[in-house]
Order: sequence, then C-alpha cells, then structure tokens
Amino acid sequence: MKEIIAQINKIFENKVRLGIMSALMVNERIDFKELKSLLDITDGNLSSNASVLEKEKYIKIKKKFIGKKTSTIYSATTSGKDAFKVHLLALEMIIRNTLNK
Amino acid sequence: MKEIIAQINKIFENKVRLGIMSALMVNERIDFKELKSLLDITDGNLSSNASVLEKEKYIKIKKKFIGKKTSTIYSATTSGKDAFKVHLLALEMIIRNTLNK
DNA sequence: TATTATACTTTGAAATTCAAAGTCAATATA
DNA sequence: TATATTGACTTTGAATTTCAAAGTATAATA
Repeated sequence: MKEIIAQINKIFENKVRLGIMSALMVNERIDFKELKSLLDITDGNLSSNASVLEKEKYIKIKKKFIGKKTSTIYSATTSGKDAFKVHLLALEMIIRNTLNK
Repeated sequence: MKEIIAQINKIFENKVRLGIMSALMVNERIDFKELKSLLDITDGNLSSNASVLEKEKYIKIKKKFIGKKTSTIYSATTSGKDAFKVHLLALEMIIRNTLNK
C-alpha cells in the first residue's frame, strides 16, 4: 500500500493540474483559451497552476502571435509525460484494488 | 472533460485520505496502528486527515478498549464508500483517456 | 482619445498540510 | 510510592497552497 501511495505525485493531486496534464497527454499542444474552456476554470486558476507545472518542467509554455494578439500555447515535456504516467499507474493500482470490493 | 473533473472530490485529492479510503473499502475496519503502518505516515498526519474524513461523514471513528489500552477503529460509511466510488470512477475515466496515447 | 475588449499574470486572504509538541492513562523503574 | 517512560492518540501553528479578484499590457472600437 505505502509503495503505491509513494508513487502519488503531489503536483498532480490538484485536479486542475490533473486536468491540464491529461489534456496535454491527448493533445500535443493546447492554447490558453481552449484549455480554460476545456477545464471550465478561471483565468487565474489556469495561469497559476500552469506555472506550477512549468516550474517542475512538466510542461512548456510558449507565447506566439496570432495576428496581433498573443496566444499562450501549452505542451507537456517528456519528463512531464513520464511523471504523469507513473502517477496514473499508481492511481490505477489503487482503483483496481478498491473497486468491485 | 470538465464533467469528469467536476466528479473529482477535493476531500480525496490528498493522498493520505485517498489511502485511508482505499484501505477502508477493502477492510471493513482498521485500527490506528495498522492504518499508520499501512500508509507509513506520522501519527499527526493520520489523526488530522481521519478527522477531515469524519467531519465529512465519510468514515466513523470509534474508540474501544483492548485490555486497558484504548484503540481507535476506523470504518467507512455508506456515503463515504459511495462518494469514493464516484471519485475513483472519475479517475478511471481520466486514466482511460490518457494512457496508451 | 476615451473606453471597452482580449489575453493573460500577480496578489494575497483564506484554506490546507503535517510534524512537533501536547495530553492522558497505564506501566515500568528507582 | 514517587516518578519516569511508554503507548495511543490529538492539537497546534508555521509553512505551504489555493484560486478569484485585481492588475497589466496591448488592440480594437466608439
């Protein structure tokens, strides 16, 4: 049990960050607006949680110009994807040992 | 996506509480010592997180005497089990949509 | 040239975390 | 028989985290 719990990554415990990572596993890149509407959260919440993931080097944040407007593009790093998989596998084990009991 | 994320229960985001609930889904009752060693956490951490679950009525905390020593016994309530299942099903959907991609 | 809109970021009050310190009864030791 | 010490927790509070309101910067519009 403790071995599985130890695989739980504190950074991914937060549901916004869980959502960001999940979205970035399926989509190679997503912009701010899209991610915000996908997760249905406030600007501040997305921005600050994305910063947490960036600080851990789990995602990359790039700013581009679409015409004259800026656009912020998010993508997961390889280490972010790997760390997230470890986290999900731990959750999967917990689920497997818990449901249908 | 937001519909799934909305099913994530803030109380169960914390890994100690996730571990407590998971253990109490599989075992009808567990005592303090057993749970502490199962999760490998400090006394204070177990005690305060169990209190959070009790306040939500997700678990019951009973004190018994084993000889002349007190023993604290934890068990999940029906509503606790139900809430935990909802949480795990949401995680399961995220995992299913995320892994092997 | 205001004013409003777009696209975020920063700030900080409120909530949460978790180990150290505290409580309290039982038992061992001097 | 005082008085440590142990066992089984609980409480406290400093440190960290959360997240929406306020702020910033540029562009479009009236």
